This record gives sequence, structure tokens and C-alpha cells, in this order.
Amino acid sequence: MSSEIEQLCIEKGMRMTDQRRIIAKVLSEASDHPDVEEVYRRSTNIDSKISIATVYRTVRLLEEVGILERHDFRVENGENRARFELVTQVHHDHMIDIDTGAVIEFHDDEIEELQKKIAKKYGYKLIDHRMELYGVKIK
Amino acid sequence: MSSEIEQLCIEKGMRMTDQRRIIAKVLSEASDHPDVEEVYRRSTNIDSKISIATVYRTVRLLEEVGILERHDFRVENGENRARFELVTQVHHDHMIDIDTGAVIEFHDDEIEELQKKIAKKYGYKLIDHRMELYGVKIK
DNA sequence: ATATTTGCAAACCGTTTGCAGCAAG
DNA sequence: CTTGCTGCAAACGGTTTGCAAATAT
Repeated sequence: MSSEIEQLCIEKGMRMTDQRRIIAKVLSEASDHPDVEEVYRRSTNIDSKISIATVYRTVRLLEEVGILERHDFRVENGENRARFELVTQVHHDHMIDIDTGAVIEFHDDEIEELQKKIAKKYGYKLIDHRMELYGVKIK
Repeated sequence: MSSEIEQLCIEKGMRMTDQRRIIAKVLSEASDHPDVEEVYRRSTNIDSKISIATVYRTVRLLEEVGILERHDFRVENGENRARFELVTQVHHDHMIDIDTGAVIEFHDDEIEELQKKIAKKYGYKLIDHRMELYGVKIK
């Protein structure tokens, strides 16, 4: 009955409150990359007494313990909201449809290798990277 | 006597005020990727009467006409300031030294090609991308 | 002459936080 | 019982904006 994230939270030693259980469920079930506003909307749909401050605190916490990943996709209307997704087994990057805002996840070993190689070329060990492709559908 | 950016501004039909001339000069001479606060600091060093609102308006304008590029590098202390650099002839990406914050510019044709290829694979034409590598120096 | 730009201060907007009460362990 | 969590509303920090005066063309 408990969501994927709830299990992880317990493992991390977090107290499981009703609010966290609900937010965890919402995030577990999200296949898009919702922002806080949207997580709040979906959560209050389940229990209207959840405050947005709690949503902010919870996603922050989940990010800190490595359960959630934060993104700051560039978006035409200049809105500046962080968006979230569950950390996946295998890393992936994102391609954003400029027209619709749709987000496509992909993974490419060749690029990952090249990134490490470039870092090394400049005397660095690659720790993290951010790669977003922005495109338009070929009709 | 006029800076590289000033020339471009005139070409774009912008009115050249003292403030814009100074901000243009500061940006032309910057080899780092200064944020607004820093551009403001350097500008008021030349003419103390420039307001930070003007700096904000000017970098925004310069970005809109394609002279400046805005970056939102991820940084440990969580500060959220946009940073700017002159658009260069040949596109480049950035590697950020996690420990020092130093920014290294690089260009890699192979990665650029791969990115296009990936976009195409999903039925997209690549319009833009963002790639930042975060690493630590190999001692 | 007139349209644009400036400086100021106030507004904005996403996010964080202090606090008193509440709930998990 | 104690420690951590919640809701509220106020604060925060980077950025934008309305306005009247100043300036470029």
C-alpha cells in the first residue's frame, strides 16, 4: 500500500507523516516532471489540508537524501520553477520540445563517455553534468 | 575608442547612452562570466551614478538582440544569479570546477554531432542545447 | 521635438523560515 | 516524553517595473 518513495524515506530514517506519504505517492506516480505548484495541486486533491510550505520542505528533503532530482529547464515564457522527478536506476538526460514543453528522457553511452574524456583532457574528474537538448518536431 | 559590444549595439539600432557604453565596455573586457552584481560593481567603478536597474535592463536587452548569452550554472552555495558572456563566433560549452567555481570553455564537434543525432533519432530537429560539466581537478 | 532611457523605490514571484501547536516515535 | 513536522504568514533575494525627470536622436 505504501509508495516506492515511502519505502526509501523509511530507509533514510525520515518520519512518515500523512503529508509526506501523500507527497511521496504523488511523486511516485508522476510520469511527467511536475513543479512544486503541480505537486501541491495533486497532493491537495488527496488531502486539502496540506500546505505548500510542506511541499517545498518535502521536495527539498527528498532531493537532499538523493531520492528526487531537481531540474531547471529553460522555458519560453521565462518561468523559473524547479521541476522534479524520481532518481532513476540508470541516469538519463532530457530533450525538451520547444513548442509543447514535452520532455523526452534519453540515455546515450557514447555521449557519457565523451563527457568524461573531455573532462579528463582538461585535467578534471567528471562528477556531474547537465545536458538538455531543445528541439522541434520534424513534421 | 568604442568597445566591441558598442559597435554591435549601434548596428542593432540601440540608443547609446553613457551607461550603456560603460556596461558594454565592462562586458567586452570580461573574460570571466560575471553576474549582474559584478557587472554593476565594475560599471560603478567607472561611473558611480549607474543604477543596478539599468544594468538589469541592459543585459536583458543585449541578450534579446543576441549579443549576450545568459547562463545559470549550478553552484554549491545555491545562489541563483544569472551570469553573462559575450556570444562567441564559435559555440562552446562549459566545464565548472566544483571546488573553485572556475569556468573552462570548450568545444567538441563529436558531441555536437551526437546531440543532433540523438534529437533526430527521436524525431526532432535540434535548435539549442545546454551542456555543463561539473568536475574536480585531478591532483 | 519626441521617443527612449534612467534612477528610484516599490512590486514581483518562487522559495525559505520563525514560531507556536501538533504528531511520530 | 521528546524530537521533529506542520501551517501560517512574514521574510528573502534576485529581478522587474511604474513613474517622472533626463537624454539621444
